[in-house]
Amino acid sequence: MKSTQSLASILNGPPEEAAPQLLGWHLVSTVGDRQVVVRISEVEAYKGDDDPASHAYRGETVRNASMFRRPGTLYVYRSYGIHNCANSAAGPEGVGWGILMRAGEIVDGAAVAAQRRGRTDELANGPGKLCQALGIEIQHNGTDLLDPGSVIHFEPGTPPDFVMATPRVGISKARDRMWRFVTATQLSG
DNA sequence: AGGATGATGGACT
DNA sequence: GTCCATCATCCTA
Repeated sequence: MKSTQSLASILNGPPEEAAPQLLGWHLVSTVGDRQVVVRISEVEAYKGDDDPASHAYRGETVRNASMFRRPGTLYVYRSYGIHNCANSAAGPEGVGWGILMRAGEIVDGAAVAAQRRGRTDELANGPGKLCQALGIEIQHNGTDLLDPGSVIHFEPGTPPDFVMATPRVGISKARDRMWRFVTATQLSG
């Protein structure tokens, strides 16, 4: 797979085009000096003011500000008061575009992930579970995912065999957009 | 296997 | 007060 620099140019594009190209990349966490690596297997695109389902639909707020920062900026938000969900900002700085990372396959650090999750299965097959496995908290909001020195960052991984597009999950608006992208292994898993 | 539900807090009308 | 970019558990089969 290509370099982090090439990912930077991918993420500079519109999220519905960048999101499928994020599949297969590794998301590396060294939170708490314990490494967990996940291969991204499910993502969703959210396109700011074009997209009623997006947190950025009504413009920039304190909460969603990270979506308006440079592409590759981590946007973490609390979901249903319980879970955290992680996005990468996409598009040029100033547009509220982003890519929600919904699921991944554990590549390294399964024991740490299992400890954080409190179980040995279903470690990262959902947005809340992914964040819990990687130790991603609200305090990590704004992290530069393209900086190899960040506690949470992207690294080249293994490209997916193929990619399937489906409607997005857990939203009530703009359900017609085929902006959820999953890999082959995610379908069978 | 699959549907219903409670937990729980912030953002928004 | 209502709506969530969710998840684990508790049902019915």
